[in-house]
Amino acid sequence: MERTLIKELKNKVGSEVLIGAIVDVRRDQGKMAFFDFRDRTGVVQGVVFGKPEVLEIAKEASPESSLFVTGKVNQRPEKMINDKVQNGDIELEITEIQILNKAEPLPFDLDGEFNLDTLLDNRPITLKRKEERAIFNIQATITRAYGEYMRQEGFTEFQAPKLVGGDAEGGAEVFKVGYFYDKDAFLATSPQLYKQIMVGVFERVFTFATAFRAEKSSTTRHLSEYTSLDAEMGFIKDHTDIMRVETGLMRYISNALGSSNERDLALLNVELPKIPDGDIFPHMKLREVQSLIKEHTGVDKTSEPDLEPEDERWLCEYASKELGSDFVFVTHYPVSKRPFYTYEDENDPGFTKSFDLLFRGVEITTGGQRVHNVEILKQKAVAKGLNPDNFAFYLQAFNYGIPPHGGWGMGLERLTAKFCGVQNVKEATLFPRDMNRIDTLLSKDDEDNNKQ
RNA sequence: GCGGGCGUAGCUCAACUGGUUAGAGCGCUGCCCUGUCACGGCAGAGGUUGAGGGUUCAAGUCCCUUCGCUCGCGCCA
Repeated sequence: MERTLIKELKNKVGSEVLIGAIVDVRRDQGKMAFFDFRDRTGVVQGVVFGKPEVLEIAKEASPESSLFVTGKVNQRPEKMINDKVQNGDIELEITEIQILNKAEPLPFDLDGEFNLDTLLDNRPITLKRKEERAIFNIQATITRAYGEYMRQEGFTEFQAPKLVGGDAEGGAEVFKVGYFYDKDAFLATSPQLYKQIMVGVFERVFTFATAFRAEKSSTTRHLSEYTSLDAEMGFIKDHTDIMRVETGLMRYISNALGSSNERDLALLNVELPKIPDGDIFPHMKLREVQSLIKEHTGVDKTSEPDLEPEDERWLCEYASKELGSDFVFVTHYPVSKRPFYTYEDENDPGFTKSFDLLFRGVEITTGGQRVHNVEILKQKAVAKGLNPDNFAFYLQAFNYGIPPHGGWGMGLERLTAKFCGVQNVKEATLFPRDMNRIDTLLSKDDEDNNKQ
């Protein structure tokens, strides 16, 4: 018999079907047994009664086991209809169960509360949870919508290398790996230089980059390996052209979540972000933000070169309450705080045509206009203590007519975490890597040494 | 890397100022149950309180060392 998907069962009342399913719950009643089955399309109740030989197999069908189940789809008797669950008006009267792979007893209750540590160290099991499935369904929509919107806006997808010959940007902590003939290579901290090169090729490009950072950061928003949704575009007037595209993008992603993930958002008990009308989110210069903070809190940070996390949280609350937006751009960070390729604002010397996008208290994006004049670019590199000779490969693009351009990098896990209302980016990462967590560190030997 | 908090059963947590045999819920094992839907009922097993040292008549509780986790900061997406 052909397999029927659970979502189709409501159209099959009265007929015999075969489903492939996972046991969500089994409720043993002695001479009868109930199951909640799930597949990728939904859930349905199964019931065994009056069939001792089936009941015997049913008792072996532990939660999370995978099965082929044959049975007849019945309308439930009036009194047994459960309107709180999907397919609560039908049930499968089971005639045969084939256990494909029996699950051991779970080490914990999937519906219960978890410490982050337990949640992450048991990913193959805990990812099955409804909450985790909701988070990663949402993440899948974000990446899908990102690709759709960028293509629609004329961006071409490309792949940047992850193994690089040097840390071109300087500053960031890099992972060093052994390469051929005793040479060193590094894991890319960003696709930055490659996406700029690609502007010279395709004018508008985007990529889902994996970025590696060896920073010894232990926070709720850092990972050693993360996904950067990168974009870069040519022929811009200034950084506001980029902010405009990014605003449209976030609006598109939010709408996509609204139409595709209603159930997931409800399960996580979160709302879609507040987005005001207008082609660019509320935005202000760093110095304006600092004045605002001084004005409202009395704390004077007006000569600081950057916002502290506390300030970012304050600004987001302000933007949400006063400006009706869960997103807010901060522009014009000082030259000292930005990489060498960042474009200095000719009307505001010392400050750059760069921006961060803050979302619900966290920085999700850094972007800006880049220097396109090769001589200025070299000077800026030198000013940052970098040797332009090391960038000869990259500089070829600039010697050959790259247009004025800019772009952004967006942390997918941070974005997912904020859409889902989870506290730690690691919860929005399937298999997070941090200073102390990588799969091989979770081997039995290591546990024996450390956890007893 | 620095600072705070935490580490008790498989999981989530209790155990007042140090004081009998360290408890609960869920899970697990056994038995009962033909309308459950986180099914229910009865019985039971399960702990070197992360590890090592110290103070004390007495340590889960206080002190030191160490390992792990977590939150905050620096830095960042």
